[in-house]
Amino acid sequence: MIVSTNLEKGEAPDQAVDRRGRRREAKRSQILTQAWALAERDGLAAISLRDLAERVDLRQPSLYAYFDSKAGLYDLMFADGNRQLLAHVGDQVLSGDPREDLVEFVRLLVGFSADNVVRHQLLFQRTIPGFEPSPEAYALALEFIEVARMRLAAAGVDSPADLDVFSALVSGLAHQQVANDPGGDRWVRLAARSVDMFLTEIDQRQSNEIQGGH
Amino acid sequence: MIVSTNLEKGEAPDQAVDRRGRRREAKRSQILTQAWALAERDGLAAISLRDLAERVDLRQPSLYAYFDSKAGLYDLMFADGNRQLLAHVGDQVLSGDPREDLVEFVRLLVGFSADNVVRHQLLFQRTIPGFEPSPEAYALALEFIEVARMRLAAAGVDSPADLDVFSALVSGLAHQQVANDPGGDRWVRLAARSVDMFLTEIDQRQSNEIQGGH
DNA sequence: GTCTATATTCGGATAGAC
DNA sequence: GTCTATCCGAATATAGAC
Repeated sequence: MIVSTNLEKGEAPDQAVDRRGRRREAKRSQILTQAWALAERDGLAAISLRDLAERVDLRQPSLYAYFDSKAGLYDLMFADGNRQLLAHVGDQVLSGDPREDLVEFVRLLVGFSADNVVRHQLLFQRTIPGFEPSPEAYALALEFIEVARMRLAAAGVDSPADLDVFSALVSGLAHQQVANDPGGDRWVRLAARSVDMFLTEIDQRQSNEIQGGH
Repeated sequence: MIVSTNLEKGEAPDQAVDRRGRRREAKRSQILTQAWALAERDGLAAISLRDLAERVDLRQPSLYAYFDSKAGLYDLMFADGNRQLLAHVGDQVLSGDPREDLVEFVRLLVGFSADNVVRHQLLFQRTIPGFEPSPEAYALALEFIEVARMRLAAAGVDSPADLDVFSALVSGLAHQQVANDPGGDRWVRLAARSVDMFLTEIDQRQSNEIQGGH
């Protein structure tokens, strides 16, 4: 269900993209799809440009028309993965009940990791030794964080410590899902219970403060 | 504070280990120490046997007297890391209050990950593509799991779903700590609050069941 | 158990023609 | 933008002497 969503930023959809541009974009998309597939097979760090070229019907040096180093490829993948994640959580139809929406958001998030282990690794783990995303790619990551922040704010969560506990809880669900039941839903199913536990604790903490508890 | 604890299993400490054996053990320990250091610098997957040999004053082929492939090295490291983790949590002095002890256990665990990122990666993440620990090495991982299970049982936690939520919570704290504040304590500090939140939810769930709640 | 020497394969990257 | 040809370095692993 994951489709590469790698369109150029400010591209007008009319004449700016001529036949040449389309061909190039198609190849670019093909490269990303196969890069993810290779990462799934061999591990993210072990992607070989030779293998990648073969899979997209190019000679290995020709790849350098699409990125200027292997780190550049990871940067493309980082941006692509974030666009896919944004599209995935963007599909959510809000119910109007912020708590319920937050549960569903967590389900979508953990489900995304479960179904896309290598994307999870590249986006949320630091598995590539020297890799730092470019500012443009990182902006997409910030965009996602902003979505999460808004969902939490709607449910009344906004203190830094609360956000840290929440991020730990969600990343833990995703991590356990990926590490111990990849492709399954053993931890996805615990999303509702976990969010409930989290929100209840915050409610109690706040009512304690109102009553003058420590 | 981490020391390699790689003693042979059933070795009698008297005459069984002669001068030769001691030298060999010392080298073995040296190899492991430097392997961890290299992994920290270059990433776990990028350890080079050339670099490793140089750091322990051997020629690269001589390493094969200590393991028979690179996977064998990872296996040694996996076992070593688990022994260190067991030693780390084994230092804990129990207070008699299982809840308090559980909090401290989580603090030790998250602290271990925070201070030993690569060990955390090798033991808890699946970052090396084809690596599977040998049965002997995996037995040490099971030993740790058993310790955790006992600590939880003492605090009254034993249902499978509860254990899954707990494992997600703890691994999430560790993961966020490692990924976003390596060497710090931003998530370590949340251990007490998180465990409390977790145990409170279980208490409420149980009292609901007694009262005939859903 | 450690060495020298070497096999073999594979990696990323560049030059320059078309 | 894609190709052929090639460079250069690095990787793991093995053979065989001491």
